[in-house]
Amino acid sequence: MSTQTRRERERAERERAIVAAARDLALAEGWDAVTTRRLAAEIEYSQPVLYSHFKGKDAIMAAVAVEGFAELATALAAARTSAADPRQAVADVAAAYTTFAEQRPALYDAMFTLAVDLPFASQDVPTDLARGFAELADAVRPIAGNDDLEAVTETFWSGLHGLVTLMRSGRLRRADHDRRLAVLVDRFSR
Amino acid sequence: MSTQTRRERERAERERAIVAAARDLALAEGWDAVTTRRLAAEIEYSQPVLYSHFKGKDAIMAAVAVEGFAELATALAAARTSAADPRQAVADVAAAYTTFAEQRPALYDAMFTLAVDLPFASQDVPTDLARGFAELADAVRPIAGNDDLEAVTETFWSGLHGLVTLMRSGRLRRADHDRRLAVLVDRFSR
DNA sequence: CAGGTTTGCTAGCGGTGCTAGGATTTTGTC
DNA sequence: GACAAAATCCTAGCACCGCTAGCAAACCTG
Repeated sequence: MSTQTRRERERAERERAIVAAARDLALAEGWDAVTTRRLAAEIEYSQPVLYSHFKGKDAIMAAVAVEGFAELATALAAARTSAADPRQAVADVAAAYTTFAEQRPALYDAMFTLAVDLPFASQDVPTDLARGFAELADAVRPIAGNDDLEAVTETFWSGLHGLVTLMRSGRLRRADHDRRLAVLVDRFSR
Repeated sequence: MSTQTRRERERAERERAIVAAARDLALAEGWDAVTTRRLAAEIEYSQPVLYSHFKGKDAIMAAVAVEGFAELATALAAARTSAADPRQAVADVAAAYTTFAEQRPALYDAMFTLAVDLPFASQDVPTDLARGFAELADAVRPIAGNDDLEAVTETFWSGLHGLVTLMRSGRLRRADHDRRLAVLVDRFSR
């Protein structure tokens, strides 16, 4: 029993190490630099070990994304609850969202652009993902008016996502970001 | 002189064939299926021939994207000019944009999500890309109000881009697309 | 028809994600 | 404690990727 639990613990620890290595490497050099060989070297095991923990590279990226959802939800919650008034809350949450994407580009990519086969049916992801979405919805609620809250929230989210991705790929000048963000918030708030 | 021009013509034709093959293959099976080997087989030449026309695979994708910009601009122009009133024009242009993205996903990807090293400094791209952006701006102008037109247009564009990409990656339910699109147009129009 | 140039091919490099099979260690039983 | 059974992990390799060096064939020119 004792050795059994120890091995399980070690195995869980190794899995954690894999995700951490993938995350660090992606943040430092981008997802292209995250290869199974480099990952294996990083955790000081051979390549096939990775596949005893995850189905494939995509699953590892998904695991990293899951951590990201938790972080984003926390960041949004902090922005929303510390805002002076509901109107300011929308602006603050929007700013927090784009700041998160800007500061952790690799994490954001894993969450929203790259990993498609996310376990949406699992337990972890919907929890943290829903938390983030709920924060957005809570901020949007006062300005939803007669429109369906979910529709407004999803549309507002799309606006933020579009700003972030187009800016990051060089289609929008970074210098004008604040102005665009103000326009988005204003148009949804008026 | 005659043979010279004939060879140049044949070479140009082959270049056209490469772009067409890439485009067709991408539309049919996605960009992952577009490999240099398959492309070479498609045009019935060997792989290295591709590199005498384009610097690499990215450049081929960029060439496909350029065609896409022209198509998108035309589609947006048609939607805008055939609208009854300025308010309707915004809705129609928005719908035309998302329809384009939905019906030609591979083309849209090449234009706005994948190919990063687009020759923004060249002649073709800015022309058609600017045409599309100008159509968007023309539609947005009547509802820009006191805001900077460019900022509003870019933000509106971001909203459309976000809707499209999040829906395509399965993050937004396709069934609610029309409702979200209506929200976006309404919030920018009021 | 000979010479040189252009053209396009074969073959191969270093890399990717992923896996089969065997060696090695650990476990449980007598 | 010895030994069979089971779990663990590594070596080696597959099929594929984008891309390129170097040579053979076709071509144009004089």
